[in-house]
Amino acid sequence: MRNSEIARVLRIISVYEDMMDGFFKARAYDRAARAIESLTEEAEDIYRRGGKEELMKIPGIGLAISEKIGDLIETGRTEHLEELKKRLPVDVEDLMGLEGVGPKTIKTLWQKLKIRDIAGLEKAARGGKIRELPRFGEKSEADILRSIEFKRKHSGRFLLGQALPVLEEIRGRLAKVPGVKRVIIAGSARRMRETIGDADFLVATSDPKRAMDFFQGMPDVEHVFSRGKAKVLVGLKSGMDADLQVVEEKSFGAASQYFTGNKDHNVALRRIAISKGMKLNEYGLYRGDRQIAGSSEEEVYEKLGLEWVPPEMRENLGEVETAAKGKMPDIIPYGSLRGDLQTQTSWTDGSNSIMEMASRAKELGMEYMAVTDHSKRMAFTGGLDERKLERQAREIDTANKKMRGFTILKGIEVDILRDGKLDLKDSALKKLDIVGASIHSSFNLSRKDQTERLVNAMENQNVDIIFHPTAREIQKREPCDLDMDAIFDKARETGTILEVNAMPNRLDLRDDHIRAAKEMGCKFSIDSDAHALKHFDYLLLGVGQARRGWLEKKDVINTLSLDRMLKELK
DNA sequence: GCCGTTTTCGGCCCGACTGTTTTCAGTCG
Repeated sequence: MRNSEIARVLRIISVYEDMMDGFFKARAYDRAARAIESLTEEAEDIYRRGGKEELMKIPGIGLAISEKIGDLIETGRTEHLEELKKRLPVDVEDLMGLEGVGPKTIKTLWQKLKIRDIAGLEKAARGGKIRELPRFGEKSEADILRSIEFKRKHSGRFLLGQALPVLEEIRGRLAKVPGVKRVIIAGSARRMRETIGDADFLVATSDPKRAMDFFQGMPDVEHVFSRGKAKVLVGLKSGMDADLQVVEEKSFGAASQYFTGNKDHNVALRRIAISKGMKLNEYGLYRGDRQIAGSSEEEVYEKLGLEWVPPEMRENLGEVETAAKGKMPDIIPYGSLRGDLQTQTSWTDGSNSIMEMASRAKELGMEYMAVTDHSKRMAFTGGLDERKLERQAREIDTANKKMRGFTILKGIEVDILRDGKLDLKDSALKKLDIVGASIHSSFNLSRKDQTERLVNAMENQNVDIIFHPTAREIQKREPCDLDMDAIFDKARETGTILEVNAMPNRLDLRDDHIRAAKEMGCKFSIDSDAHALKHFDYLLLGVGQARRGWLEKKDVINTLSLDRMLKELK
């Protein structure tokens, strides 16, 4: 069983414990889930190597939880959860996916109205039953319906950051199947869209049957929807649909173009082909019956008179015209970040020490990293006040002496309070190398108030970066209602950097915002917001979004050397 | 349920916000 699956089960138990007022147990399970998720090794491997004793060496995993993890690995289930499910037979995950619905609400819904899932909840809400519950009213009933509506709008899609590692693994396996010459992940995953609907694999092989047999026989496959000569469509156990398309090598480029999309981009390309007396399909670019391009994407674009368009830009949002003019921007390459300007450590809600985080960042080839733990308003994380911040500064000084060829910067993620004031004194912020400010509360202010709030923060001379500027959470919470033009304008005017936060569920700024901000002359940082060593991997997603926003290397300050990067700050 | 150089028992999870309230429970980060 994979770590993500184990963590999922632990989280469900955590919610159940919360419902039963097992408050501290809930916390323990939640912590254990996080611990498992941030492992760089599979828990199953650890267990196979040294049993539950070995699991118990992981901080946050004790006797009871290690046993349950053992059960999960051995049998795929744990008695504890089965018992809880008997007592409260509700779809916890389904309901918890709604903004504003938590453990206690779920419990009440079951006890008073026998509601098990979102479908039942929606029915009750539409029937005016929710407002009759204790501590609920018309407003909360309407809120619930709005949450359901929101979730529905995004249903059936998966976060890129969750899906990509799974898809990469499948890709790797496909590449080893005898006969397979080339294989890519196509579709929206290749375009690095923040969420993806299904997975598209494309293979060039001399033995199509073998590749298809392998694909549908993978342990990840729940059932096979259809299979033809060149295509298999399956449902994965994760709930995602996946298809495998098999083509000849001479068509691989045309097919990867065709299956990467998006649809509008492809239509635009086919129109150009027609206008030049050619025909473009998934097998190649043709003049009459003769294939004049097809084995590589590059030649397809070239023969159409276009510069090659990176997959992330293929949304028909002006890139085709730009490519036709030969004016494609040189968008930021993966792997070009030299530092990370937002990280959290065990001083607050991160899992690792300053030294551990810095060592990992260095290992990944970076030259600097800012430690930006939460400020005091984020009390549950142990957010830093002015005094604790000073203590942390001393630890950073010590750590820096131990690091070679790497610099740890003193920073903070300071809360922007409701009125636009900051959560820490200017005198404390002034001493830091880098100050990121962000919104973690009052997401629903009016556009005017919310915009003023952020503008106020940017006007502070100490605020260098606005972290996750819109505070959205993908599939859960809309971006704050902000006058983005005013924000971008103020960012440029004050020299405030805007962050592209790389967390899979944030990706904030969003691609279209990034592009708009760039056009207004803003500068950016791409940060992992890492809370654990593994989270540095998310930088890939951040760069992906930056590429979708047409950013070039020069737009992103943490592609610069430390000295030059610091000069970009206020 | 986890943890331990103040503790093997008794701490851990705090403050803001919202909607329901007339003093507070639930959610969020």
